[in-house]
Amino acid sequence: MDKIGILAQLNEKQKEACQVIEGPLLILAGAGSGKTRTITYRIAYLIASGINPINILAVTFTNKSAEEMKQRVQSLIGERSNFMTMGTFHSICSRILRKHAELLGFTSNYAIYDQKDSINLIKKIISNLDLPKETFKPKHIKNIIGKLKRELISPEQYEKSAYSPNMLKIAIIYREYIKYLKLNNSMDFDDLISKTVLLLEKYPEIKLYYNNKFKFILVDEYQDTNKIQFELINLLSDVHNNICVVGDDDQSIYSFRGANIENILSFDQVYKNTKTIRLEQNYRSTKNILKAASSVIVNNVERKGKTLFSDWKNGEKLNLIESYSSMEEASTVMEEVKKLSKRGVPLGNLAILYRTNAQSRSLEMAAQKFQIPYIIVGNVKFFERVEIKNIIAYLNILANPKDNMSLLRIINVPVRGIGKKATQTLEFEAHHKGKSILDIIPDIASLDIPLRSIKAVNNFYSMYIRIKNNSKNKGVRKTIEIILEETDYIDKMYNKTDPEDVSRIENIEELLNSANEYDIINENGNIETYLQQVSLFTDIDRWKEVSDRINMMTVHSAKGLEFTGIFVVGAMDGLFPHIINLESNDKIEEERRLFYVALTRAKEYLTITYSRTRDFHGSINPSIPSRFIKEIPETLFKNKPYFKYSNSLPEEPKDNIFETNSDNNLAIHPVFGKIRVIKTLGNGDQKRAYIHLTTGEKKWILLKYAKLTRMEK
DNA sequence: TACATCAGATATTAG
DNA sequence: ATCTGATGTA
Repeated sequence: MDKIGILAQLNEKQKEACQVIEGPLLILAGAGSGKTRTITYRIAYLIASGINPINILAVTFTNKSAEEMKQRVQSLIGERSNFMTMGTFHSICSRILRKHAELLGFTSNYAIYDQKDSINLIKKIISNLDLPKETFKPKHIKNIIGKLKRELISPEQYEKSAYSPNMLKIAIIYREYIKYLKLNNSMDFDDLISKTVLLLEKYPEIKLYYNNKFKFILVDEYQDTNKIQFELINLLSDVHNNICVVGDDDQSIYSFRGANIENILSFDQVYKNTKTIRLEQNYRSTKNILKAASSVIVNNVERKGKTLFSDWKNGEKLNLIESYSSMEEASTVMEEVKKLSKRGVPLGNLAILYRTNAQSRSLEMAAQKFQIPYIIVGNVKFFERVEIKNIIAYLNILANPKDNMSLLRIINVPVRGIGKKATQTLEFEAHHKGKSILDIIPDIASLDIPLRSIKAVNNFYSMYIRIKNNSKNKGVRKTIEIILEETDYIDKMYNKTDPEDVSRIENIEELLNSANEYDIINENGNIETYLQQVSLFTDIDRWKEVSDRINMMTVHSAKGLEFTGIFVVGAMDGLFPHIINLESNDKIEEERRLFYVALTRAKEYLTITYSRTRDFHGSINPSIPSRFIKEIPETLFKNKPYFKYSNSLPEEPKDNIFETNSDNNLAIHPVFGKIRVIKTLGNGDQKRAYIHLTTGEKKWILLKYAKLTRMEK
C-alpha cells in the first residue's frame, strides 16, 4: 500500500498524526479513538515515505500488542516491516543488554529474576543479616529497592541520605542484594531498564550507535511510563529528536509501578516544538456507555481534559445489579451472561472485570455451576507456577551455571536426599570462596557433609552433566524432555489420580508446546534467548481470545482491550475504589481512572454489579455501593432507583450477638439458616465464628453483623 | 532427611 | 479461606 492508500483509511486527525514525521509529537488518544490503528498506519506511512524500517523503534505495553502491531504493519506494507524493532521496555532492554552485558560486569546469558525470585533472595539476605523480618518485610523492602533502582539511586547514595537506623539497614540489604545478583549473573526487572540507562549514559559511543539506529521512536501507553523509562527514551532520541508518544492521561493506572502521569502531562514542555494531536472521536462504545464513562472521569482534577464524541447509536442503557453476597453476585452475572449469549453475543466477546484477583474465585465457581466455559487471565501466572518454575530453573542452570538461586531451587526436586544441612554447607562454602555452587561441587569430598548426602550430590552432578551433554544443540523442547526424563520428574512428583496434579502435568505439557513453537519460529534459537523471552512473558501475552469462552481478568489486565459486553463486578466502596487508596485524592483519582478504563472497554453492553457484603479473610463484612456508581447519571441505567437496600451500612444488631460455648453451639443465621458454630475467634469487634452449614459447607462469619438466635440442642 | 500437622499471618493492581 | 513457616515424628 502506498502513502495515499494508507491515509485514505483514516479520519482527519489520524491523517495528521501520520504526516508529522519529524520532531516531537504527542498524540492524546481517548479511549476507543482508534489509537492502535493510528499507530500502525503511522508506522506504515513512515516506511512508505522511504524511511528504513531498521530505523524504527516502537515500544508497546505488552509483548502481545507488539506482535499484533507487527502483523498489522506487515499486512499494510509487506515483509519490509520485519526489520523494525518492537517490544516492551523490558524486552527491548534485555536485547540491548545481551549485546553489551560484559561492559556492565555480566555475561550475555544472564538470568532474569521475577518478583518471586527477588523476594526470596531478599528474604534470604534478611535472615543472613539476622534482621527481624517483622520490621523488614521482604515485599516492602523489594518495593523500596525497586523504587531506588528506578530512580538510579545506589546503595551508597541511599545510605548517605538515610535518616533512621532502619534506612541504614535497608541500604545494607540493598547492597547485598545487588552483590548477590551480580554474583549469580542475574538481573531483576528493574535492572533491565536501569542498567540500559546506565549503559547509555556511561558509553557515549553506544548511545550514539542506538541514536542512529533508532532514528524514529514511538512509545505507546505513554501515560504509564515511569521516570527511568522517560530517561531511556530521552537518551535514545537525543540526537534525532523524532519522538512520538501516544497515550491518554485518563487511563494512567500504574502509579504503583512508578508510572508518572507527569510524563504525558508535561511532554510538550519538556520537548520544545511539540506538535499535539487529539483523537477524540470514539469508535468503540455506544453513546450511553460513553456518557457514563465521561461523567465519571470529569470528577478528576488532574487531567488535560478532553471530550469524546461518538457517531454511534445510543444503544442499551446500563445494567446495575445488587446482590447480598459475592456468591449471589457471581451467579447473577452468569445469568446475565446466559441472556446475552442467547441474544447471539459469543462468549468470547464478553469479559468480566474485577479490581482484585481474589474476586475470580467466586466467579469461577459460578461459571462452573452454570456450565459456562471461561478463561481466567492472570491470577496465578503461568510462568510463576511451581511446576513451571522448577523446570525453568533446570534450564536456567544449563544456560547460566552461576545461577545459585535456580540451583538451590531444584537440587532436591524431585527429592533425592540432599537436605537442608547439605545445601547450607554448599551455599556457605560457595559464598566463602566467591564461587558458584556448581563450581565447588567437584570438591565436595573435602567438606563437612555426611557421606550419604555426598553421594546424592555427586549423583545430581553427574545427572546435570549428562543433561548438559545430551541436550547440546537439541532445541528447547528436546532439552526439557531430557530434563523430565533424567529426573523422572512426572512420576516422582505427581500422582495421576489427583486432579491438582493432573493440571500440573497439563501445564508442563503446555510448556513443552510453547517450547516447540519457539524452536520452530527461531531456527537459530538457544536456551538463553528462550529463557529471556519467557521470563518477560505475561499471561496477557499468552491469552488468545477464543469465541466460546468468557474472559475474566482484572481491570489492569484489560487495559487496551475491548469487548462487546463488559461486566464490572464488585463495585463497592473499599473494593473499587480499593480501601487502601482512599487516603488521598491522588489515589482516589487513580482508582477513578481505573473505573473509567473498565467502563470504556465495553462496546455495546455494560453491566455493573455490587454486593451488600464483602468477603474478607473468610469472614463477611457489610459494604456499600461504589461512589463511582453514583457519579453516573441515574437516567443512563435501565433500572432505578438503583439501591434496593438502604445506602448505609446494615444496622448492627445489639442484642443478638451469639456467644458459643461447649454445650450449646446451634444457631439460626439470617442468611444461612440453621448453623452449627464450630469455633470462635477474637473478641469484641473482631469476633469471628467458624460455622458449619446444613449443606455441609464450612465458613467463617463475622459475629458482629450476624443476627444469631440461640437454639436449644 | 522427609513428611505430617498446626499455629499464625494474611490479599491491590503487575513487567 | 489459603498460604507459610515452625515443630514434631518416623
